[in-house]
Amino acid sequence: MNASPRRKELTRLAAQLFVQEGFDRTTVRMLAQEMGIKSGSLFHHFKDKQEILAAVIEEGTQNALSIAKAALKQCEDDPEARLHAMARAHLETLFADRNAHVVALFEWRRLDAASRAHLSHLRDAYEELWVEVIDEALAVGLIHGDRFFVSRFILGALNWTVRWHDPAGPRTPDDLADELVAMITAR
Amino acid sequence: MNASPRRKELTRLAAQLFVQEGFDRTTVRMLAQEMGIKSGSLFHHFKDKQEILAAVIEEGTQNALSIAKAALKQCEDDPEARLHAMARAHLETLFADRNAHVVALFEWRRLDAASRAHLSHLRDAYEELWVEVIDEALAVGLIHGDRFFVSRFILGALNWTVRWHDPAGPRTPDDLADELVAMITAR
DNA sequence: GTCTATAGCGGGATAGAC
DNA sequence: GTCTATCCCGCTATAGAC
Repeated sequence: MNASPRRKELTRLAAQLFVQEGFDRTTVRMLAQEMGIKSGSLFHHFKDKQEILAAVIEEGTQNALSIAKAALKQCEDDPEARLHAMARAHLETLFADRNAHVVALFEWRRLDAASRAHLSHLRDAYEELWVEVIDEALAVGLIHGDRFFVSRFILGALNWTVRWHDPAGPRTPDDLADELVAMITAR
Repeated sequence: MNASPRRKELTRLAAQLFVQEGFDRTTVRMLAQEMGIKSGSLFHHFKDKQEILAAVIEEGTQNALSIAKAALKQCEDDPEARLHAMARAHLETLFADRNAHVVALFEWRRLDAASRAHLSHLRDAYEELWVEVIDEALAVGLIHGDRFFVSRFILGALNWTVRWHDPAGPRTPDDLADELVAMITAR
């Protein structure tokens, strides 16, 4: 895919609007205004509105994947630290780095079939990271349960923070990760 | 508010479409077709599309509230049973009873300010039930952590099941509740 | 309570000049 | 790469007959 710096910048701005308004309610005119151009010019960079969504979701998932991998490199041998690192990395891509990952999670269903097919391997790679970390935690008895249920419950708990957590408030992603890990780890 | 049986029936059908397509992508024409009438006739029952959404969300939350209350009555003195009953009731209103509660959770942001103000007390009453049950579980050491974080994480884990769980599959709401409670309870 | 007909608007997308 | 101008469509909502 095309990845000019200009397109990257436009993608970043689109992500912001998609989070604020939702994909369906974001018009190409709103996007254009935010980008400082007219709506017609938008279609020089993107074939249609769908392609903007696909670009945002690709960016958001790619980003989450590389940040999570970097975080895991810092703690290769401690299952609890790795679980915490994944949770913190996930929350950071939702709140700090911001926006594109939220779109990837909450607007996935708005992708057309072709884009979904193209991006699902990326999403699967990210979820695979999670399952590995959870398997390690299960293996040492840090947590227990079925690997798929546990990973889905944890991801659900984390994803839903978007609906209630205020990133401008006093609590950091690190704090939230602490709370979550404390809730599920055996003691 | 008006609550004729006809309106109730139409509300039920609207909920189904809102879950399948999302509120924004559901047109009044789709709603009308599903209801077996023409789109113009719809506005005899509802003032506008917003009012349909508000009706669905009120119905969904009201329903979740009464089912949860009934479930809690069956087990007044056992904190673990009560936690499990709340989780199961929540999942049942999402999957079995069906649809309107999903809309309440996932389309809340699409409500206009007036409807939000009118319905928030209902939503708060439901969440208050959760906080009570969680407080009881915390008090006896069944789970631990901050009451608000714990309740939000649990609700997040449960709400997100809508995105991955297949209600036609072998697992029941009761099974999912088992898995969730097992994950978070101390042993 | 439902119909037909349609007003009125705002959406996505295109064409061609600069 | 951006502009202006505009097409065409589908959406919400209304009016008035039955």
